[in-house]
Amino acid sequence: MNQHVIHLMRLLVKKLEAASELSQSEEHTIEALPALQRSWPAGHDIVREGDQPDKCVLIVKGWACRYKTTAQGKRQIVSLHLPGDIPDLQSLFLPSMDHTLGALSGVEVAFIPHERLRAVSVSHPRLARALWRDTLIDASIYREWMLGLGRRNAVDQMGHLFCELHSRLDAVGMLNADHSFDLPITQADLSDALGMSLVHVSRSLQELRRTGLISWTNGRLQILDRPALAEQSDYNPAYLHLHH
Amino acid sequence: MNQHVIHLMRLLVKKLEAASELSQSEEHTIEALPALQRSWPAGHDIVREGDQPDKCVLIVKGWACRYKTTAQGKRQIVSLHLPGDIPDLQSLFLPSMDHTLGALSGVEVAFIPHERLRAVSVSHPRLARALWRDTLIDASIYREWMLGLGRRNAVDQMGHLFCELHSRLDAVGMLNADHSFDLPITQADLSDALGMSLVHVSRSLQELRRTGLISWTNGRLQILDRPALAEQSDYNPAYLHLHH
DNA sequence: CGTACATTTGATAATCTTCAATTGAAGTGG
DNA sequence: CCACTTCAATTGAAGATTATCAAATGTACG
Repeated sequence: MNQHVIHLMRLLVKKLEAASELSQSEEHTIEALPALQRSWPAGHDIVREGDQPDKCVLIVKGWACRYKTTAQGKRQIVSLHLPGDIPDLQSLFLPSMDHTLGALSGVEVAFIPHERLRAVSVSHPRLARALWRDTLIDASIYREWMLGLGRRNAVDQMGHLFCELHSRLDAVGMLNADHSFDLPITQADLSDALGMSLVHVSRSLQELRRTGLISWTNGRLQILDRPALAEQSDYNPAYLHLHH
Repeated sequence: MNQHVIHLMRLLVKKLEAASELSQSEEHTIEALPALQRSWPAGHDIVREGDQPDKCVLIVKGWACRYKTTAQGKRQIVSLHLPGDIPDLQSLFLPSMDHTLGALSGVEVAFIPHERLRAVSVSHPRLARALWRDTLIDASIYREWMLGLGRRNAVDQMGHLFCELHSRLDAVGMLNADHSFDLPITQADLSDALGMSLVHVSRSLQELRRTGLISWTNGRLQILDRPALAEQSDYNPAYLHLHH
């Protein structure tokens, strides 16, 4: 619980405040949470399906994802997570993991013991509400992804995802000055998130580049014409439930 | 809060107890919730995207769904709901609806005021936890649906859904003696839930019938060979987080 | 400078959608 | 009881989208 750890918890405060209002004292309560740091290389699993964790993961640096696989080994990424996210908050009340949490890039995480989060959520109902809200927003994002998976064509679905990432990174102050952002994932990862083949991702990306909507080089994605991309891919950020 | 209303709330108690343990006194607290009854014809919307409801909907009779639509009017059903479900519990903490709640069959619902549920969740932390858990299980089902939408073929995805409905109805005691169940929806509804075309639903259904796995006539679905269907469609009910 | 990994390209095949028409089932009014 | 309408389900045919297979090119790094 040194200076550095407090700094880590600022990330969480910022994330929660993107969607909920917190008082000074509530902020301090979050900042006082203990955190055990650890890092993982890209491609490794942090928590596996079937595990029964006794702590939650706060992403501190890098990108993580949750995914499930079919018996035939096909993989579907169901969410993408960036610093400030607690991807497995649900493990507080659903003891057994129904999916896997994996590192997309190299990631640094901070573990927060379940018992501490449970204690906070009993003693601070408004913080409980903020955490609950966070899991509800997660679910809202799932709904939007389902709409994309089921009813959008490849290019629009991809454009929609890029718009979502832009909004979410903006909300926690992680955009570069030119509104670009680091996207340290492979096209194979993207194909698993969008439910399409790797080859089709490559071609859909080329389409977005050809029409001048985005550029993506050296792990940095830039949306070149945000209004046009949002319009084409039917993007409306209301489902992120950010308050301003 | 007459006898009849108490009976309605038993549905909710039963639903919550499928996933969480409740004490006698907690059951009574649920049963004491007020409920305003109302019914809706098939195909009508109960709560619309953008609405800011001040009450939650408890399904009492019939089938409901949540859905979203793209700008081009394509519809994706993101969840199916049966008696005992509170499909819009998230509206307690996410004021603005990001999707629509609609009636698939004729439905009867009971409205429960937000203020009462909020009061209960502050005064009874274990009930708050049960409700939170319910929204978390919702999200778990979303994840499984995403896997189906993104990575399963049409027939397997459909078989998987039928297995899920079987499990969920079983958990609240709504299966018939022969393990069949009422499925009062159209193939068009099913196509919107599975993210495929109506024609393809018709053909996939015929495939499931041809191979002797299911029958579906007069709004009653029977799984004829449950082990085989579960095996083929890679079904594992762990994601429903039911406790036994 | 070689190796591993990521991306791109081409060609072909499977899956799924769309369009259009037909059949079936259920209800309505004369 | 019978046309008539409406809605749901099925069928056929054609076409679009997306997947799969295989190979080539590009890039990063020890």
